[in-house]
Amino acid sequence: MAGATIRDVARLAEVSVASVSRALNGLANVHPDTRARVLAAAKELGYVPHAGARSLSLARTNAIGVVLPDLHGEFFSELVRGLDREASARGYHLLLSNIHADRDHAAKALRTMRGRVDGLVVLAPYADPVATADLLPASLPTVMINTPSAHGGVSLRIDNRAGAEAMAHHLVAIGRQRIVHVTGPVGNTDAQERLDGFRAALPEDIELIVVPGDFTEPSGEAAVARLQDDGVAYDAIFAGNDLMAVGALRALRQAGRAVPQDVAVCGFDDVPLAGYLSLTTIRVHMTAVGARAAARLIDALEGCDAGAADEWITPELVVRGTTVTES
Amino acid sequence: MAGATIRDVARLAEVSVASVSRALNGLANVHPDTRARVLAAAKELGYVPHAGARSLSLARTNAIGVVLPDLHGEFFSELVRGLDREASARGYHLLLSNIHADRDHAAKALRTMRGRVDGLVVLAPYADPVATADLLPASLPTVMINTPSAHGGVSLRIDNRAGAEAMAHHLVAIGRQRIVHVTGPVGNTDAQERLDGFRAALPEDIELIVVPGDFTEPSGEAAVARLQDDGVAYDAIFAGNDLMAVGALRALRQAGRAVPQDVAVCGFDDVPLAGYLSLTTIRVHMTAVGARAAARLIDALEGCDAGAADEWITPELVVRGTTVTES
DNA sequence: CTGTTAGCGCTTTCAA
DNA sequence: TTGAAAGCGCTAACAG
Repeated sequence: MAGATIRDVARLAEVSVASVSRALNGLANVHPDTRARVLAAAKELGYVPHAGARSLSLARTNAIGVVLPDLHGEFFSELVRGLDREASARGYHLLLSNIHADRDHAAKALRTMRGRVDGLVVLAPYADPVATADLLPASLPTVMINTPSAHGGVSLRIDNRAGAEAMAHHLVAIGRQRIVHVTGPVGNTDAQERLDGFRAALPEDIELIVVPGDFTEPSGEAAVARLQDDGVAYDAIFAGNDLMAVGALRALRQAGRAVPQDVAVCGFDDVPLAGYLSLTTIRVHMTAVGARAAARLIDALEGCDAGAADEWITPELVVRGTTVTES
Repeated sequence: MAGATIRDVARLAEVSVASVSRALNGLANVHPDTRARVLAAAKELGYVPHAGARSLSLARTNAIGVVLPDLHGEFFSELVRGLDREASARGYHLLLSNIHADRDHAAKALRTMRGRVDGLVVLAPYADPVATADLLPASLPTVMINTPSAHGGVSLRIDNRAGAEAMAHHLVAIGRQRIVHVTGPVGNTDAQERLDGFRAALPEDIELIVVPGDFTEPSGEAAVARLQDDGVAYDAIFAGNDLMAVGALRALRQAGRAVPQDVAVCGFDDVPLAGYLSLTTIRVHMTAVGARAAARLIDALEGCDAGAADEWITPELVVRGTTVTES
C-alpha cells in the first residue's frame, strides 16, 4: 500500500527501470507493447511517481516559493490566487512561507527554500530593498513585488503614482476645486507615492489641502472632524486608502454634508466594502500582480525571459456613487 | 555562487561529508575542532543545505499539502493563515494546490503531491466523501475539512447544527415568535444542516416559516419581497448566510420595516461586511479550523495522534445590532 | 528499442 | 571521533 517505487513496477512488468521511466514520461522510444505492460503494472500497483526523487534527479522542482510578510485579508488571497492561476497553468506548485518581522527568522525561512523550489516570489517585509536582497539565497531566481530591484532581479511595482494621477484627473473632470488629501502613515512608501502622484497631476488653479492620516478608518473620520473644526472649505476628499475614505464618509454623514453633491469622496485599493458603499476608488488588481509575478519568474526559470527589470502594474480608476451621482 | 554542496564544504574543511553532515545537524559525536572547521567552511561558501536531497534521504519533507477547491475570499485566507500559523510553528511548510471541479485534474493534482509533502489537508470539492477519498494517494496521511471521514482518516467538521441552534436560542430569548428561515441552495450540506439544527432547536410554540434562497444577496432580497407580497407576518429572519441577510436588510429598509424593532435579522458566517452592518451572525472561525487541521495532521505524522476521527468545530454566536438594540 | 549504470545531495550504518 | 560506502527514487547518458 505504501508507495510502490519505479523498481516495483519494473519488476512486475519485467522490464528495466529505465523503460518504466521512459514509458511513464511518454518518451517516444518505447515499444507499444512495453509501454502497455508498464502502464498495466503501474496501475496494478497504484504507482505514483515520487516527486522529490524526480526533482533531485532533474534539478528542478516545479515549485515556486512565495514569501509574504503577512497572510491577512483580501489583499493576500487575491495575490495568491493570481500566483496560483499562472503557476498551475504552467505546471508549477506554490510553496508558501510567511515571514514575520524578525530578520533571522526571515533569513532562515528563505534558506530552507533551497532545493524545494526553483525560484521565489517575494513581497518584502522591509523597507530597505538592499537588506532584503541580501537575505536571498544567491542561487534562486527571484521576483520582488513592490520593492525596487536593487538586487538585479525582476521587480513588480504597483504604480501608485499613476493611480493617484488618474484620481486627480477624475476629480478635476467633475469640477472639484478645493481638494483634501488624507495621507497614509509617514514613512510608508505607498502613501508617499500616492501623495506625490496626486499633487503632481493637479493643475495649478486647484487647491490641495493635505491632512495626515494613518490608513485606519478612525483616522479618516478624525481628518474630517478636524477640517470641520478648522472651518476649512473643500469639495472633495481623496483618502490615501479606502478605509480612511469609509471613515470620512461616516463623519460627513454625521456632519450632514451630502456626498457627492457637497463633497466628493474617494479612496484607494478597492476593498470589498468599497463596492458595497459605492465608493469611487483605485483598484489594485492583485490577482494580476500575482499572475504577472509568477509569469515573469517562470519565464526566467525557463530561460525565455524578456521584460525589463522593473515592471509597473497600473491600477484602475473605478468610478462609483461617491463622486458622481448614480443614474 | 550557485549552490555549494556538502561535498564542497567537506573539501574545504578537509573532513569527510559525513562529518559535515554531523556537524551541521548538531550531532554530539563531533570533535569541537572539526565542528568549528566545518562551520567556518560552510559560512565561507555560503552553504545552504539542499532540502530536496535531505527529504529524499530522510523520507520526510516537512511540508504539508493543502488542497482547496477554490482560492476565493476571506474564507480561504483565514483558513490558510491558521494552517500556516500552526505549520510554521512546528517546522512545516505549506504546499498549496487548488483543485477545480474537474475530477481528473483533481486526481492528478493529488498524485503529484507524493514525495513533496508528508501529509495532506483537503477541503473536498465534491459532495461525495467516498469518491474524494478514492482520489487520495493511499500512502499520504490526510485530514479532511468538512467532509465525513469515510476514508478512515481524521476529519474536521464545522458544526452548522450547533451554530443554528445557538441562533434559535438567541431569537427565542429575545422574544421572537414567528421566525423566517431563508435556506441555502438545495443539496448544499451546510445549508441543510443549518436548517435542521435551527428547526430542531425551536420550541413547539414558535412558528417557523421556511423560504428558499441560494446564498446570494439578491435571493435574500427576493425572499423578503415574497413575504411582503404574500402578506406573511413575521418578527425575525434567520438567513442561511450573511449575504442573504444583507439582501434581506436592504429589502426591509425599502419596505420601511424597523430592524431590530419590527424584525430581527441574522445570518451565518460573519463575513467582514457583517461587522460593518452590525449584523448578528454566527462566526465560523476558519483560522481555528486551519490551525486544528494542521495540528491534527502533524500529530499524526509524528505518531502522537490522539483525537477522534471526527472533530467538530463549534461556531460562535455574535450578537449585534440587527437583533438587539445597541446600547 | 532496451538494459546497465552513474549520479542528483544528503544521511546513516558500519568499520576503523 | 571519523571516513567509506550504501542507499533514498528517479533520470539520463551510454552501450548494446
